[in-house]
Amino acid sequence: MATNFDNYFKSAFTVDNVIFGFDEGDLKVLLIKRGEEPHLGEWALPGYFVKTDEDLDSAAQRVLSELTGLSKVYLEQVHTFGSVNRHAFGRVITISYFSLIKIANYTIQPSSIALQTQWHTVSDLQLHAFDHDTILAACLQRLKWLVKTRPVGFELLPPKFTLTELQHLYEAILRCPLDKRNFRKKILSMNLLVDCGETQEGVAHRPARLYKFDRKRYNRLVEQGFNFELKETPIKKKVQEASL
Amino acid sequence: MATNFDNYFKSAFTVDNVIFGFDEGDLKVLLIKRGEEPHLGEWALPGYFVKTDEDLDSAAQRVLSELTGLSKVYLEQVHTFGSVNRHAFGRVITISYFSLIKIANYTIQPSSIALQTQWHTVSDLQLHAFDHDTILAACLQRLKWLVKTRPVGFELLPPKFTLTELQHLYEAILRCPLDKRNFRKKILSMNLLVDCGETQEGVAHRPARLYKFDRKRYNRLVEQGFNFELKETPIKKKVQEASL
DNA sequence: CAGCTTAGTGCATTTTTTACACTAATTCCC
DNA sequence: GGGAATTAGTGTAAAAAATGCACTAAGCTG
Repeated sequence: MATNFDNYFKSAFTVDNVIFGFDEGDLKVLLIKRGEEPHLGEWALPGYFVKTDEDLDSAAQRVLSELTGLSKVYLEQVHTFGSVNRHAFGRVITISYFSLIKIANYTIQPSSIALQTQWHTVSDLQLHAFDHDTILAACLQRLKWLVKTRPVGFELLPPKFTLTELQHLYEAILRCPLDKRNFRKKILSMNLLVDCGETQEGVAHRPARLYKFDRKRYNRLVEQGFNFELKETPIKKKVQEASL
Repeated sequence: MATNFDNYFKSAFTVDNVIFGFDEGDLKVLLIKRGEEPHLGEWALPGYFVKTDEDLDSAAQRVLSELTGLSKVYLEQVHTFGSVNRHAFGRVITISYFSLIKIANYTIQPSSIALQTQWHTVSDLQLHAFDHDTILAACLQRLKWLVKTRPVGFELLPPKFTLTELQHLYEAILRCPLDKRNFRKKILSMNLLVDCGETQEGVAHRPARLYKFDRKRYNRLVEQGFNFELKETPIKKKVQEASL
């Protein structure tokens, strides 16, 4: 093995953020139009180089804030990608982070490096910059798992939401239809939702009740060993009787 | 933001491998005694610098092989650690990998950089080199999750094993006692084990049946949507009636 | 052959999951 | 103002899974 370590200190790393939002029944991801080579002008994940004197988590925060104007967002590391030739400028590995935010709560402000910042519907989205397609796929998978394991769905919805909205959110992420009655029964039986005593307004049909997520109660339950768990139980299609 | 990228290309990255084994009822991890600064002479995870022209996954394989003699081991990325001051030589982030192997199948051969290579019992183990303690903890958590989600327990046992051995393995990883009858019922109902038609030899009591894991069957089931799932259901202690 | 040690087994009860279809409340349009 | 359109909201029975629990079986040892 090498005895001179200098050769190893010629690499760089970046962070790439996959920020998910939910709007109009669709799962969205926040992208920037790159204002810098490589991949100038292409849509890409908001990411940039990590400075040599900053921690990875802080870098992810800073980069996100500088590129999109989003700050104080909870970011979670997902995976590190490091194919030799993934970056044109040299050896650059990237650490991916992901987050869930309420689109309506934030105003997006592109920086100089981001020519534009925009929410894109996830389904059928194709990213051509770097290996961002792979990164997005990894984060989607993480999201799918997280949503079944932790009550994070609420992060994507406004503070007050209807049960149908919540169900649509789960269906969009898990990509399978759920049974209305069973979904409600299960969610409500967890006692994590509080009825606001209000109803929807401005809809052309029977207005639905509004609920909010009771985070305090959730934290208390977790202390007692509670485990949020939601199975992926798509509605079964009736099997046609084979007539032989 | 910077316009000169050179400043970013002054970092290095390493891989650190957390190799788990199981022996004498204990979960073990493979450590090396370091033969190089920093942390010369201390027990640490087998890890080293990634070359600038090799992929992360290959690097993990190579480093593991060079340090311990283990080759062709399935490695899975876990998490990347990058605190600014975690390495004395400069900015070095590390990508951690983990693996499960059958101790008996491999001979461990320390290389020049590893003064010694040895299996250490995980419980109560403390690592002082770098942030290896944190890395080990992260991998232990991943293991705990994996063992409930995928039939990976078998990777740690010899090809033929008894149900009691399997149960002890789960108990060691999950750190909770399991009910014998229910454990057997559940595992056997998955139809992933094949009765070898043989029994233990050389034990001073009724010999147990030997089973082996049927990987082909598992793969076939997975294709059909089968999901290995094992809950953490410790035996409940009877609640003493409160006499007021 | 008696005693030790671990293997191996069944059932009844409770809990959870599943499948499924109608009535209720509001707006919109005529 | 009444009927049509639209989505909200609700219960039950049957099936499946999880739980709790204690005795007999088989081989070894001295």
